[in-house]
Amino acid sequence: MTRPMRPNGPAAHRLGPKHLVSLKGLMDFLPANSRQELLDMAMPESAEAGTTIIADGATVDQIGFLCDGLLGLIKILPDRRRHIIGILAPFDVFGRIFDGPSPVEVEALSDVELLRLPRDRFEGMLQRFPEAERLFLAGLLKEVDAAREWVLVMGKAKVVQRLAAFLLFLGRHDLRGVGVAQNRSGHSTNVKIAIDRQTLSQFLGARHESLSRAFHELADDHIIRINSPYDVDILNMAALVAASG
Amino acid sequence: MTRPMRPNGPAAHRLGPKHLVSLKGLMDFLPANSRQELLDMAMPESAEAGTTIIADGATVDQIGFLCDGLLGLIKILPDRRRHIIGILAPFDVFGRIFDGPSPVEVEALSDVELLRLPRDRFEGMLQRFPEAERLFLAGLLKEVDAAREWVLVMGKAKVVQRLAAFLLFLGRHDLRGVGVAQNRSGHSTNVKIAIDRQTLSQFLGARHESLSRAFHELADDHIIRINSPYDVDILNMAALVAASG
DNA sequence: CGCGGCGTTGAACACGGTCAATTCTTGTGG
DNA sequence: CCACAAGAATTGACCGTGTTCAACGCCGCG
Repeated sequence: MTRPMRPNGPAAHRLGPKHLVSLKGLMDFLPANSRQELLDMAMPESAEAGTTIIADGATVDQIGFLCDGLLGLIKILPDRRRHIIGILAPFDVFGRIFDGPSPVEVEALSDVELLRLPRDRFEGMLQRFPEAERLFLAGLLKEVDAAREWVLVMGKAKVVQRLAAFLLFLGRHDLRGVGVAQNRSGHSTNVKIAIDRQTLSQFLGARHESLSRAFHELADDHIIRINSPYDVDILNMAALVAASG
Repeated sequence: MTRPMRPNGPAAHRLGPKHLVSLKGLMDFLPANSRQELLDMAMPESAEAGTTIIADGATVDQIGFLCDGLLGLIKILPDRRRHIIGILAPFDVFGRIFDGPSPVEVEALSDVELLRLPRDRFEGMLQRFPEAERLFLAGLLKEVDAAREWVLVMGKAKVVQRLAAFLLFLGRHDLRGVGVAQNRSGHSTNVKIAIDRQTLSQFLGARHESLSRAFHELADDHIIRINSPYDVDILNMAALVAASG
């Protein structure tokens, strides 16, 4: 939605390694000629943080694969206020399949890389290869579970618990542009947070002041080290798990 | 899981009207002979409140249709504590399709009526009739949305807001055995709550004492009238919406 | 230099969790 | 039918936590 589409060329030239990884699971279930068809219909796209990928209520004729970065699912309330209700990490899939307009807005929380596939051609391909469709369905079920997981997290009493759960989420999904973490020296782990405190606080259901205190509470306990508001080291993974409840 | 299966007979004799309603949408996409096949494989079942329908981590070879009552999705935490993370209303579908063991426990929150279908035969039927499968997928997407909706609700700061949102949920889904509400005289609306405060409180992420206070706070503001802990009138729908945030 | 965002910190207060006591309901046995 | 017991809902008091309001420091930018 931000940058012009690059012209179609041989897939190998248009798609980077991250793009290919996001399609790999699917391709394993396709015969060689269909794999090529899949690669040819894939349209790579980059967007910078803050970009709206799918507007609220828009009807989309594309299926998206998130290859790098973080996407936020934003619910627009009747009174215009916005609230984050979910986060997508590589290599999640987004966009309505077999269905109507999107009930949520999809927005880039960090710089992102994604692939878009024409919905009708993609659906047709799924119907021709039941194995691929099963895989796709499994992804959908994973989404349901992820959403329910957040219900659990949001039900937690204290802000520190929710924050700890969030940091662990970042750790689990090796988030490149957003927050990953290599086990550097020893067992400390670096996490980069691509969204500002204000935005994060509304996602975690707390004021940004409370969130700030929660960050520093973890820091005081030597569970994390705050290098900058957007850059944190996890010093004690076990303690962080404990802190998440 | 509670009562012995009734012997298979002609479907029309085994299935009540509620059962048929829950299958109706599906049958519209099936030819006559397949409709009969669907009806024949459906096993009706009753369970009373508190019954475990699907145990945590169990692998199930059946797909369930909820025909009447309320089911709760319960996450068992490592430390044995239980937390409700979702509620199913008629005519939701439950059970893992195309996938492994259930990550949540399904439990009857009220007396329920349901139908179970053998998973393999049901999946086979879906694959033969893509139209039916699309419908089924749409249901799955609805589940994702519902789960995300609860993220929004749980994110609310105050207990009153969550309670108001819950009462509105009951109002929206015409829940027969659980809580419906006819516009009786004027614009007052009756809601029957099938679960005790204790259970409801863990679903809303609060103690039952806080929940009690929230109920009576709404009553003091003349937004609801409490006839009994399980029977409430909504007096001022607009105010209830406002109270939900 | 001054302004505006953003993060942090402080203080006062409201809300909800906790513990405890009381009432209401329900079901059981006399 | 009443007495009693057990469980649920309610109410009150106390206190920890988070929100709210306010001030301050830290940048980046005009």
